[in-house]
Amino acid sequence: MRHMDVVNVVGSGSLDVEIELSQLVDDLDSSIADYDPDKYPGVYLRFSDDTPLITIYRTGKYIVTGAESREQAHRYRDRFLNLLTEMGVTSDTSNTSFTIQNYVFVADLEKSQNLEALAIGLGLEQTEYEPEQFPGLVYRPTDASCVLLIFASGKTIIAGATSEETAQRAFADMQETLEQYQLN
DNA sequence: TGTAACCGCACTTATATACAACGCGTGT
DNA sequence: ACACGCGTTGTATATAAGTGCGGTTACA
Repeated sequence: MRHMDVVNVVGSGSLDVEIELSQLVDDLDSSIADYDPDKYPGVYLRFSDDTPLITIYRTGKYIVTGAESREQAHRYRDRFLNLLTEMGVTSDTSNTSFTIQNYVFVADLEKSQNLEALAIGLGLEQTEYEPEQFPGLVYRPTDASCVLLIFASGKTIIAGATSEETAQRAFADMQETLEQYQLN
Protein backbone atom coordinates (compact mmCIF):
# COMPACT_ATOMS: atom_id res chain seq x y z
CA MET A 1 0.00 0.00 0.00
CA ARG A 2 1.15 3.49 -0.77
CA HIS A 3 2.26 5.30 2.35
CA MET A 4 -0.04 7.33 4.56
CA ASP A 5 1.11 9.86 7.14
CA VAL A 6 -0.84 10.94 10.18
CA VAL A 7 -0.79 14.73 10.36
CA ASN A 8 -3.33 15.37 13.08
CA VAL A 9 -4.99 13.44 15.88
CA VAL A 10 -7.84 14.82 17.97
CA GLY A 11 -8.95 13.29 21.25
CA SER A 12 -11.36 14.26 23.97
CA GLY A 13 -11.93 13.35 27.57
CA SER A 14 -13.36 14.47 30.87
CA LEU A 15 -11.87 15.18 34.29
CA ASP A 16 -15.30 14.46 35.78
CA VAL A 17 -14.91 17.61 37.87
CA GLU A 18 -15.98 21.21 37.22
CA ILE A 19 -13.04 23.56 36.83
CA GLU A 20 -12.74 27.18 37.90
CA LEU A 21 -10.99 28.35 34.75
CA SER A 22 -9.76 31.77 35.93
CA GLN A 23 -8.27 30.12 39.00
CA LEU A 24 -6.66 27.44 36.84
CA VAL A 25 -5.06 30.03 34.57
CA ASP A 26 -3.76 31.99 37.56
CA ASP A 27 -2.08 28.85 38.86
CA LEU A 28 -0.60 27.90 35.52
CA ASP A 29 2.56 29.35 33.99
CA SER A 30 1.41 32.14 31.69
CA SER A 31 3.82 30.88 29.04
CA ILE A 32 1.81 27.72 28.56
CA ALA A 33 -1.77 28.84 29.23
CA ASP A 34 -4.12 31.24 27.44
CA TYR A 35 -7.61 32.28 28.47
CA ASP A 36 -9.82 34.97 26.98
CA PRO A 37 -13.45 34.19 27.89
CA ASP A 38 -14.72 37.01 25.67
CA LYS A 39 -13.11 35.34 22.71
CA TYR A 40 -13.64 31.68 23.55
CA PRO A 41 -14.93 29.81 26.64
CA GLY A 42 -12.02 27.39 26.88
CA VAL A 43 -8.52 27.61 28.35
CA TYR A 44 -5.71 26.83 25.90
CA LEU A 45 -2.75 24.92 27.26
CA ARG A 46 0.34 24.09 25.24
CA PHE A 47 3.42 22.75 27.01
CA SER A 48 5.78 23.95 24.28
CA ASP A 49 5.96 24.80 20.60
CA ASP A 50 5.15 21.97 18.21
CA THR A 51 3.32 19.96 20.84
CA PRO A 52 -0.43 19.31 20.98
CA LEU A 53 -2.84 21.98 22.15
CA ILE A 54 -5.15 21.10 25.02
CA THR A 55 -8.38 23.04 25.43
CA ILE A 56 -10.03 22.83 28.84
CA TYR A 57 -13.62 23.79 29.62
CA ARG A 58 -15.54 24.80 32.72
CA THR A 59 -17.30 21.43 32.75
CA GLY A 60 -14.01 19.56 33.11
CA LYS A 61 -14.13 18.27 29.56
CA TYR A 62 -11.07 18.83 27.41
CA ILE A 63 -9.74 18.29 23.89
CA VAL A 64 -6.27 17.43 22.65
CA THR A 65 -5.60 18.64 19.10
CA GLY A 66 -2.58 18.70 16.83
CA ALA A 67 -1.00 15.42 17.93
CA GLU A 68 1.12 13.57 15.40
CA SER A 69 0.06 10.14 16.64
CA ARG A 70 -2.32 8.37 18.95
CA GLU A 71 0.60 7.79 21.30
CA GLN A 72 1.51 11.46 21.40
CA ALA A 73 -2.10 12.42 22.10
CA HIS A 74 -2.14 10.01 25.04
CA ARG A 75 1.27 11.14 26.24
CA TYR A 76 0.23 14.78 26.46
CA ARG A 77 -3.09 13.84 27.97
CA ASP A 78 -1.17 12.01 30.72
CA ARG A 79 1.11 14.97 31.19
CA PHE A 80 -1.91 17.24 31.48
CA LEU A 81 -3.56 15.01 34.07
CA ASN A 82 -0.34 14.77 36.08
CA LEU A 83 0.01 18.54 36.06
CA LEU A 84 -3.53 19.06 37.34
CA THR A 85 -3.01 16.46 40.03
CA GLU A 86 0.25 18.10 41.12
CA MET A 87 -1.59 21.40 41.29
CA GLY A 88 -4.30 19.84 43.40
CA VAL A 89 -7.00 20.61 40.84
CA THR A 90 -7.82 16.94 40.48
CA SER A 91 -7.20 13.94 42.72
CA ASP A 92 -7.85 10.56 41.15
CA THR A 93 -7.99 10.73 37.36
CA SER A 94 -7.14 7.07 36.79
CA ASN A 95 -10.64 6.17 35.66
CA THR A 96 -11.47 9.27 33.63
CA SER A 97 -12.24 8.97 29.94
CA PHE A 98 -10.18 9.82 26.88
CA THR A 99 -11.07 8.88 23.31
CA ILE A 100 -9.45 9.51 19.95
CA GLN A 101 -12.14 11.20 17.90
CA ASN A 102 -10.49 12.11 14.62
CA TYR A 103 -7.48 11.19 12.54
CA VAL A 104 -6.28 13.23 9.59
CA PHE A 105 -3.95 11.53 7.11
CA VAL A 106 -2.03 12.63 4.05
CA ALA A 107 -1.55 10.03 1.33
CA ASP A 108 -0.32 10.08 -2.25
CA LEU A 109 -1.63 8.19 -5.28
CA GLU A 110 1.69 9.10 -6.92
CA LYS A 111 -0.01 9.88 -10.19
CA SER A 112 -1.91 12.94 -11.39
CA GLN A 113 -5.66 12.52 -11.50
CA ASN A 114 -8.49 13.69 -13.73
CA LEU A 115 -10.95 14.71 -11.07
CA GLU A 116 -13.90 14.98 -13.46
CA ALA A 117 -13.40 11.34 -14.48
CA LEU A 118 -12.77 10.36 -10.88
CA ALA A 119 -16.11 11.79 -9.80
CA ILE A 120 -17.85 9.50 -12.28
CA GLY A 121 -15.73 6.47 -11.40
CA LEU A 122 -16.22 6.84 -7.67
CA GLY A 123 -19.89 7.66 -8.09
CA LEU A 124 -21.48 11.06 -8.49
CA GLU A 125 -23.61 10.50 -5.43
CA GLN A 126 -20.57 9.91 -3.25
CA THR A 127 -18.49 12.76 -4.61
CA GLU A 128 -18.47 16.52 -4.71
CA TYR A 129 -16.21 18.37 -7.09
CA GLU A 130 -16.56 22.10 -7.51
CA PRO A 131 -13.14 23.41 -8.57
CA GLU A 132 -14.29 27.01 -8.35
CA GLN A 133 -15.16 26.49 -4.73
CA PHE A 134 -12.32 24.19 -3.75
CA PRO A 135 -9.66 22.43 -5.89
CA GLY A 136 -10.10 19.03 -4.27
CA LEU A 137 -12.67 16.33 -4.92
CA VAL A 138 -14.62 15.30 -1.82
CA TYR A 139 -15.33 11.58 -1.66
CA ARG A 140 -17.60 10.11 0.99
CA PRO A 141 -17.48 6.32 0.79
CA THR A 142 -20.83 4.77 1.67
CA ASP A 143 -19.18 1.97 3.63
CA ALA A 144 -16.59 3.92 5.59
CA SER A 145 -17.03 6.60 8.22
CA CYS A 146 -14.43 8.99 6.90
CA VAL A 147 -14.03 11.47 4.06
CA LEU A 148 -11.33 11.62 1.40
CA LEU A 149 -10.19 14.76 -0.37
CA ILE A 150 -8.47 13.93 -3.64
CA PHE A 151 -6.42 16.45 -5.57
CA ALA A 152 -5.35 16.57 -9.21
CA SER A 153 -1.76 15.93 -8.13
CA GLY A 154 -2.79 12.63 -6.59
CA LYS A 155 -2.26 13.90 -3.06
CA THR A 156 -5.08 12.75 -0.82
CA ILE A 157 -6.37 13.74 2.59
CA ILE A 158 -8.31 11.24 4.70
CA ALA A 159 -10.23 12.85 7.54
CA GLY A 160 -12.81 11.89 10.11
CA ALA A 161 -11.70 8.34 10.89
CA THR A 162 -11.68 7.27 14.53
CA SER A 163 -9.03 4.63 13.94
CA GLU A 164 -5.96 4.36 11.73
CA GLU A 165 -7.30 1.12 10.35
CA THR A 166 -10.55 2.73 9.13
CA ALA A 167 -8.62 5.38 7.24
CA GLN A 168 -6.17 2.87 5.77
CA ARG A 169 -8.96 0.59 4.60
CA ALA A 170 -10.87 3.49 3.05
CA PHE A 171 -7.80 4.61 1.12
CA ALA A 172 -7.05 1.06 -0.02
CA ASP A 173 -10.66 0.53 -1.10
CA MET A 174 -10.62 3.75 -3.08
CA GLN A 175 -7.44 2.70 -4.88
CA GLU A 176 -9.08 -0.61 -5.71
CA THR A 177 -12.05 1.20 -7.22
CA LEU A 178 -9.70 3.32 -9.31
CA GLU A 179 -8.03 0.19 -10.62
CA GLN A 180 -11.38 -1.33 -11.49
CA TYR A 181 -12.26 1.66 -13.59
CA GLN A 182 -8.68 1.94 -14.80
CA LEU A 183 -8.62 5.50 -13.64
CA ASN A 184 -5.24 5.32 -12.01
C1' DT B 1 4.94 54.60 -11.82
C1' DG B 2 4.38 50.29 -13.70
C1' DT B 3 4.83 45.42 -13.51
C1' DA B 4 6.38 41.30 -11.65
C1' DA B 5 7.27 38.37 -7.94
C1' DC B 6 6.09 36.87 -3.62
C1' DC B 7 3.55 36.38 0.73
C1' DG B 8 -0.34 35.46 3.52
C1' DC B 9 -4.86 34.03 3.70
C1' DA B 10 -9.44 31.86 2.81
C1' DC B 11 -11.38 28.10 0.51
C1' DT B 12 -12.87 22.43 2.33
C1' DT B 13 -12.96 18.10 5.38
C1' DA B 14 -13.39 15.80 10.10
C1' DT B 15 -13.90 16.04 15.30
C1' DA B 16 -14.45 17.01 20.19
C1' DT B 17 -15.65 21.07 23.17
C1' DA B 18 -18.75 25.61 25.00
C1' DC B 19 -20.86 29.86 24.78
C1' DA B 20 -23.49 33.75 22.55
C1' DA B 21 -27.19 34.91 19.79
C1' DC B 22 -30.60 33.87 16.84
C1' DG B 23 -35.12 31.80 15.09
C1' DC B 24 -39.09 29.20 16.04
C1' DG B 25 -42.24 26.58 18.47
C1' DT B 26 -45.35 25.84 22.39
C1' DG B 27 -47.52 26.77 26.62
C1' DT B 28 -49.45 30.00 29.71
C1' DA C 1 -48.87 38.59 23.84
C1' DC C 2 -45.08 37.10 26.21
C1' DA C 3 -41.89 33.94 28.27
C1' DC C 4 -39.35 29.91 28.08
C1' DG C 5 -36.98 26.14 26.01
C1' DC C 6 -34.88 23.97 22.16
C1' DG C 7 -32.49 23.78 17.89
C1' DT C 8 -29.16 25.93 14.85
C1' DT C 9 -25.33 28.89 13.59
C1' DG C 10 -21.17 31.15 14.24
C1' DT C 11 -17.06 31.54 17.16
C1' DA C 12 -12.12 28.81 18.19
C1' DT C 13 -8.47 24.62 17.69
C1' DA C 14 -5.31 21.39 14.89
C1' DT C 15 -3.95 19.55 10.15
C1' DA C 16 -2.97 18.45 5.17
C1' DA C 17 -4.08 19.30 0.20
C1' DG C 18 -5.09 23.35 -4.52
C1' DT C 19 -6.46 27.55 -6.21
C1' DG C 20 -7.23 32.27 -6.32
C1' DC C 21 -7.22 36.63 -4.42
C1' DG C 22 -5.48 40.67 -2.22
C1' DG C 23 -1.70 43.14 -0.47
C1' DT C 24 3.21 44.18 -0.08
C1' DT C 25 7.77 44.47 -1.85
C1' DA C 26 11.30 45.03 -5.26
C1' DC C 27 13.14 46.42 -9.33
C1' DA C 28 13.35 48.79 -13.75
